Amino acid sequence: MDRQHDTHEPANALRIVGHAYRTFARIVDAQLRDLGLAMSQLPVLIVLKHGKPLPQAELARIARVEQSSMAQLLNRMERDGLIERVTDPADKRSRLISLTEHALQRMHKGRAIMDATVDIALQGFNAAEIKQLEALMRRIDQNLERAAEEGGY
Amino acid sequence: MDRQHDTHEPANALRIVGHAYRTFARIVDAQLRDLGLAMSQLPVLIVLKHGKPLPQAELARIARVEQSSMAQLLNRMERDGLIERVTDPADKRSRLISLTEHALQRMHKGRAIMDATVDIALQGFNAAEIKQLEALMRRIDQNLERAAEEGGY
DNA sequence: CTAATTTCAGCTCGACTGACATCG
DNA sequence: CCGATGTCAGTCTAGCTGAAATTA
Repeated sequence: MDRQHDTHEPANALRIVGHAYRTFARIVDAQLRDLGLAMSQLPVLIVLKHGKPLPQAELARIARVEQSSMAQLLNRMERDGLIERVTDPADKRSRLISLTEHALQRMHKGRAIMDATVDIALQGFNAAEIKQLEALMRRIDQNLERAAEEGGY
Repeated sequence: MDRQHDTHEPANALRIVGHAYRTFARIVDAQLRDLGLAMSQLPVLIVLKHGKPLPQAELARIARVEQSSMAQLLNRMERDGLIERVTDPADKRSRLISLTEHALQRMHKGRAIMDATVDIALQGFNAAEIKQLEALMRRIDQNLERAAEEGGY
């Protein structure tokens, strides 16, 4: 009983969350690499696919990352020919992001890979369990977001 | 109903998982920074606190990260005076990791910060819900680990 | 002048690959 | 000598902070 890599403390739940997320990303990214895509790019690709060009601050909000993280992601995507940045004629501070033809062609297959891996992750889950997992995680997320705001983090 | 930052697809559950984990890490790290610690270091500190020196491969296994990730983490910890590496006399390939006095002094407060943030994250959860969350995430983790091994990722 | 948007520099974290040493 | 194991070095993604530049 002295072994402690598997205690029953609640902190362990968070450790598992982190590990599962990394494993998921590793599997998805390995497959997307052949397409020239990455998992972090998918939210950008999806939202720009059926919408008009958007500024990067808006993309950061949608993808739920900090604005500077989105800026770097867009730099890599621009380097790889996935997006174009065009200065907004209506506000010259801002540059609007749009997808290239190249990206549009790869989108669909990329999303299919992602969805297939989600299916693998949720193998053996029924609809109620998926819903419950989502509800539990959403509550955690809200608890943390509230604390982050109150604490100024 | 055209808004789509909140569809009900299962893929969304994973997005929330990722965001919650990052928010958690951000809050914990912000507080630990004042102590000169980081969240990723805690598993190392905890396991070395009440045990004998261990090789880094063993630490990687316990912290559930790749060996190279652990090597770099230990580099930073050595730089910051938290650990010492001593060549194992019994196996000269291996170097045993142990905590410095400096680290031992900070351990306790660091762990308290972590636990307090876990409590915040799980506010409003009863014991059954925590157990259920852990069970669901563990199943996902196992599904993914199995897929990773089979797929060679 | 002020506020919003983007950009830039520097850091941590985790992963991968390839090299090297050592053990058995 | 060979295969397995343990570490190390270099490079990449992805996220964060904090500060500077641009323009409304």
